Amino acid sequence: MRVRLEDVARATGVSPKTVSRVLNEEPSVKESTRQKVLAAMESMNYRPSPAARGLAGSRSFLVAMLYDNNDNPASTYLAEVQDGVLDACDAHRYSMMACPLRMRGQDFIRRVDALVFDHHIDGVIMTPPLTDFAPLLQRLKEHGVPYSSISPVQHGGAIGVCMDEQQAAKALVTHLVELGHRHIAHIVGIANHGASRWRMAGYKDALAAVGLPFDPQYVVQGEFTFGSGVIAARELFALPELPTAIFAANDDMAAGVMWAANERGLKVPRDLSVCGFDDTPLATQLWPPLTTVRQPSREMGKLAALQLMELLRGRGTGLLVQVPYALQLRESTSRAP
Amino acid sequence: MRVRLEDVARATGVSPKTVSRVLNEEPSVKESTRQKVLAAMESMNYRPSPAARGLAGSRSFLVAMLYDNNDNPASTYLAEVQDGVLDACDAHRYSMMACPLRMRGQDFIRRVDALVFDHHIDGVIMTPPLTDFAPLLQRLKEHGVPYSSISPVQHGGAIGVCMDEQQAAKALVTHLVELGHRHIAHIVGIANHGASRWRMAGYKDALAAVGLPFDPQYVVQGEFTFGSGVIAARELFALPELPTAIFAANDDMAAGVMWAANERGLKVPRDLSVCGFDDTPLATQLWPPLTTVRQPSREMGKLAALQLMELLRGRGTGLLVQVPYALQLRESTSRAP
DNA sequence: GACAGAAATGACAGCGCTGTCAATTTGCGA
DNA sequence: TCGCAAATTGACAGCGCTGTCATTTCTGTC
Repeated sequence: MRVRLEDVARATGVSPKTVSRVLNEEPSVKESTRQKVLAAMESMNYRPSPAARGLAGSRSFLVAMLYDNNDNPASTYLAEVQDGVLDACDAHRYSMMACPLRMRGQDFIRRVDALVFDHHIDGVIMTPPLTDFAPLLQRLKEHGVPYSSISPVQHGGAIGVCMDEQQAAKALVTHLVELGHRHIAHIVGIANHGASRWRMAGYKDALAAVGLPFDPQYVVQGEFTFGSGVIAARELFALPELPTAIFAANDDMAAGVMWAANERGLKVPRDLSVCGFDDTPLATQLWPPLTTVRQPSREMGKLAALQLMELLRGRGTGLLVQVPYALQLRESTSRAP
Repeated sequence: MRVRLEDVARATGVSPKTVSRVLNEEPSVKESTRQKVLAAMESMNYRPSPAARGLAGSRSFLVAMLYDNNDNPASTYLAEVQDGVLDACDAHRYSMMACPLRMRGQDFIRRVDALVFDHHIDGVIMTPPLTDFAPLLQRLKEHGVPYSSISPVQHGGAIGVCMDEQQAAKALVTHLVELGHRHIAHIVGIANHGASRWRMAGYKDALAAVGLPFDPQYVVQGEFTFGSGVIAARELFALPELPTAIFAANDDMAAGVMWAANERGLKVPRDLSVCGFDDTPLATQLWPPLTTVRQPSREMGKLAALQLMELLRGRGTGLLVQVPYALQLRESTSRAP
């Protein structure tokens, strides 16, 4: 019924172990032998059994994507990252297990142990804020499970993928400055996300670069959600001197700002310029379309997974790749009134 | 290092096979024995190896979630469904593999075969439009792999979960009628989705119920995407007699309608009432908030997975559960002008 | 109390692969 | 041509569990 490694061996006239060697790309197989075996595998349509490989060997060809969907309101982001990871898995004959984690409580320990022990996971791909969740990283290290991070805060030694968000945020805010805005507010994201820190830093950089003062009352805390954007905007609208532009740390909050502006009777961009970050589908679905920064989530997922797989295959030690950002200037920003 | 089944057996003083029986909830194990074994498993923190179980036995405790992310623009929907499926997996100690499929080409055959042969998948959970993709269903049947469907078109014999979308759409449009609207347009979704059919049918039902004529020019084809909503709305706005209300087959398209209304200078809901379907996060992020129908995606994912697992465990034959819908009346609809 | 039949348990092989280590072949210099 | 190390290959056990079938232990019955 099923074509087994042994069948391929018999057909080729070599021992099963040699076929195994070819399968696992081990060195010290004569090139001519390798070719014969590969041909047989191909023609017999041989597919190794992951279960058997996992049981007998040390590798499972399974990677896990860990994410915290409680602290990650933008499900679009996670979905895109996941698709990217799956792209990479596909290319390298790995399988992926999606594993939502709750950072609060000890749940994550149990989950991670389950992944490692039960499934013999070969490696892990993580999204923020898990990328810098010390207890998790420690556990993974204890288990000796390699991991690849997407936008980790700590760049030192991490492998995965990142973007220069600080520079991007600076560029975005600089754009506002160039439009003549002098009272630019910022809505910060969830504290434990590196994204919040970088985007805020970029905001400050941009102000400093042109000698504009940093005014704490123009900086409001948000939570990356639409609702928190609304609340933050209302807060800003209650100030004696309204900002003429608001830079929200992500698109969802920017959407909230635009909502609150509507509520308040402010016309975007005539009375208020608004910009976000991420360039989620939402950005082009708002009226007016949102000025933001494009972050190639799917690509980043794919790259992070590829880095991990290079490492698992023993090729190289894994890198922290940087992907380029791109400003998306749309109609939600205009000259200061 | 690792606690094995044999260890539990030794500790309990029974044979490995008996422990295996307890693990698999097989009948004909004396209750007292079962208790002893369970206690030992618990205290020793025994975790069976999925790889070994998969290799030796016929089950893998793996289910696959199949989806078509090309034809499913609303990634939020998929993400929620997936979370629901994972909830169920968690509860029943199953693992899930996410498996995006492209319906075009023969890709899906290869993927499905890979799942079945390589991973010994126990069952499959599908989202539209895969739920009614004949070649896929046939292949699954050939392999003898049970599947559970979310919102399948063909109810006969299917197991999974559905919602009375036709009734929901009818209720929604009836609401518009009650607000005094007489020129109600409908933007249809992608043809091969049951959702498109049902929502359209409900629209017709509502009109018929109050004796309003069905006017084909008020029915425009869309693709479930924001962009297609914009285009469809522009088409409607070009008619000699503008509709006073538009029912888009999903929220994304409704957002497109509102975008086009803005573009055209129409004020929602004063000049135009708009409603959608699904109650995605987007619905409350638009201005004004969108009247729509809530579809409990996560819950549906969970229920579909649970049905599958009941079936896999040999309890019952699986049902097609119906979940209730709920109208979400918000500010995007108001009395006809 | 003996016996058939059901209930409960166990022995054992083997799922399809890989790790270990031993055996064989090859290459190359003396 | 011979000897030795390196390159290549193979034998074999076993990963942790379950299927099959045999065996033992209960039941209830007459």
